[in-house]
Amino acid sequence: MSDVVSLKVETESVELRLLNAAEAILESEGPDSLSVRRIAKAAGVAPMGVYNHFEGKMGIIDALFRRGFARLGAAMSSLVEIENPLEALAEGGRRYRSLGLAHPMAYQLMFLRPVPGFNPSIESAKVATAAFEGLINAVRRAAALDLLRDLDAVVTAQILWASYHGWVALEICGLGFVSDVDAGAEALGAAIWMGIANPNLVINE
Amino acid sequence: MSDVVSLKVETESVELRLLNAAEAILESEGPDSLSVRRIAKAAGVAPMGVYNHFEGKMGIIDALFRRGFARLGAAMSSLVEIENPLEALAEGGRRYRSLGLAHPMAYQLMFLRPVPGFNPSIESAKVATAAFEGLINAVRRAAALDLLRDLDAVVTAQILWASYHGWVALEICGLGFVSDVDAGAEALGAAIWMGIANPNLVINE
DNA sequence: CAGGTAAGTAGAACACTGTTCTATATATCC
DNA sequence: GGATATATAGAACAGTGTTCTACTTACCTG
Repeated sequence: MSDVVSLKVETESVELRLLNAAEAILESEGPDSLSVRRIAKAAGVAPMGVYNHFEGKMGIIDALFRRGFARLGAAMSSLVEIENPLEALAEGGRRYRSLGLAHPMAYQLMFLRPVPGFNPSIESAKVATAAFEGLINAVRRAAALDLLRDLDAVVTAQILWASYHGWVALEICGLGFVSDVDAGAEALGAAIWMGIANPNLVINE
Repeated sequence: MSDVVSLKVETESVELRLLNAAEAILESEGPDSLSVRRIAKAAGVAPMGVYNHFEGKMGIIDALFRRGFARLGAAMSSLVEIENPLEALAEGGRRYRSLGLAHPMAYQLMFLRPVPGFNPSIESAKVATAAFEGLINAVRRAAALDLLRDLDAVVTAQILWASYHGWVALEICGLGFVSDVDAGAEALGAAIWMGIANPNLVINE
């Protein structure tokens, strides 16, 4: 039987080819270029392939959405390897921003609603929420050492996320009026840290 | 000559009808429903009217974009009527959020990318930037009284904006994991204030 | 006033879009 | 082998933004 090559492997390859083609188009040309025919042509199949494997355009967008959040989740979950909780939090912010800047188109797809009619599936929404577990965990570690203001860890994590998200989104869209965005991002990080840190710790500084 | 009704007035009315129709559709059905034919039909004219008066779909989207920022600009510029600079800054954040929540679809059009191919015109980008003059002014007032950390006023204003923008955008898109978003927004405001305030002032509290 | 020009108007045509339909091919099972 | 399910390519369909066409209206000039 070793001479028989199952075409099921090839079937999986079509799905992967479509998804990789879509990702390449997204990264190089932006979400506006993600048409069914464009993706299918780049993958070397007929447009119906998108329907056979992803149930349509929204299905393949959903898969790209999940890829983006999986990437973010990996960056956040590895914060646990950083022993110092303060450093882990600061690194969380830095990683969030650098990921966004490294993948601006994926960032838009994840957060800025660029594809009309697209709503994440329930599965994808779970992946998206899970992506922040690492950050929430880092917040909890810092809180356990009394390093933070007396706020719910989930609220603190969302404040961190919202602030960086806002900054990165403005940055990616070219909005804003500061001249040095890198220095601005540092200042934002410092301000947020001042805002969530245990006031007694700040006083002792 | 008072009996002669110039049809130029009627011409302006077509443009206004189109724009008002577009705004109504945006607010009630969202940006995905802003098709040229949909807008024209709602305004009672042929689709070519969008091209005659706005040079096409992107032109009328541009006009909606400007309306949104004009509304925001008015809310920010009236902060000058609030004598206490601290109260003005806090009110700026509250107004930003309440405007976003009152006009979620306009907010998306202004800050997310819901319309494929749309980029603000140079004129609109100016209106957008000018919308924050009131906020920057309020920051400058507080800084002049030594109430803020030693940061450039423009950077401080963008930190404020980015933080609230991030929070409101997540809120509007239904993203996030806190259960009480109102309390979360208050906590965000408090954290940001701690982050931008003059440390000596915070110590004295 | 008549003629010329510019701009607005409605409706039709065009290329592109997401989706569905049709016919065929392939894989699997009995 | 036949039956069934699924994948495949290509075509058809309705909706999209845009352009084209023909006509109308407003304005200006001689």
